[in-house]
Amino acid sequence: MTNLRNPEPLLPLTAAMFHVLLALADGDKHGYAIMKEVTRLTDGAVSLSAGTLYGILRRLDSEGMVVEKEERPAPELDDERRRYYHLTEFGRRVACAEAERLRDMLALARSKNLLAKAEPI
Amino acid sequence: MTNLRNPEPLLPLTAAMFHVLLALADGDKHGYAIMKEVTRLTDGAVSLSAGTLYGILRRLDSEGMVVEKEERPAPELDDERRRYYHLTEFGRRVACAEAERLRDMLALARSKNLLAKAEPI
DNA sequence: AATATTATGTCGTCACACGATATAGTATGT
DNA sequence: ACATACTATATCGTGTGACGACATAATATT
Repeated sequence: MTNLRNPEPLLPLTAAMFHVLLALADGDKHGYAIMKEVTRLTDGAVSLSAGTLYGILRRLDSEGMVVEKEERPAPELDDERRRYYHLTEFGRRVACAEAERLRDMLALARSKNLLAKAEPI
Repeated sequence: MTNLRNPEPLLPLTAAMFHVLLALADGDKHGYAIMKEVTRLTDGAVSLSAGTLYGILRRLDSEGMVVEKEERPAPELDDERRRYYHLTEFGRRVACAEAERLRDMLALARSKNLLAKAEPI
């Protein structure tokens, strides 16, 4: 029973929000680690400011797309200041829907000759 | 001498703005025709409201991405209420840069297994 | 001991999307 | 001829979100 809620009303996601969801897609992370991951993934092209990041995390949490985890790593690996976030199943479906939207937008852009054809992967 | 200005500071574009640029990419159109084109291209998934559209057109114009055309079609085809807009060379480069950004975001989403692999085109 | 980095947070401002509302010309149907 | 729908542009208010600035403090490095 995980498919009750419809992601559509939440779309389109802002670029910043989508980057945060992407950063959480392959594992839980704390805020600062999300910042670094976004910078790394985009080769420095996108750097979320603290104001942007924590505002987004609060909203993602209130929308049920992420949850804060209570479990802490082993004490010797932990930093008690950290707050860890987890992408929910719903959050993942929202991210998927947004990715599909991006795919469709890109197809439109290609149909208008704004971009070279996609090379097969 | 057309490559002086850098599109990067204008990115990311909002979804609504990008849709307007896409609608103008293959020919000049007036506001209402842009609305219809966006609705058509997205199969009704995106419908710009008047407030959104005309606000965007004003900003695109002030940023030099579109210009209002003075030339009118033949009188028998014209509607004097219409205001026609043309995508500038700079506007096209901004749209291209945004399309490249979308392409890169999509690649990231795929690398995180949020989407099935791209099928060759 | 001093400095840089890690880590989270708030606040104010500006930009934007969007619905509501307004105005009016054009086309269609009866 | 009249009514109705559609075409066409425009503005305003509200709410949301991005972002830089600022703040605080613990941890790591030199």
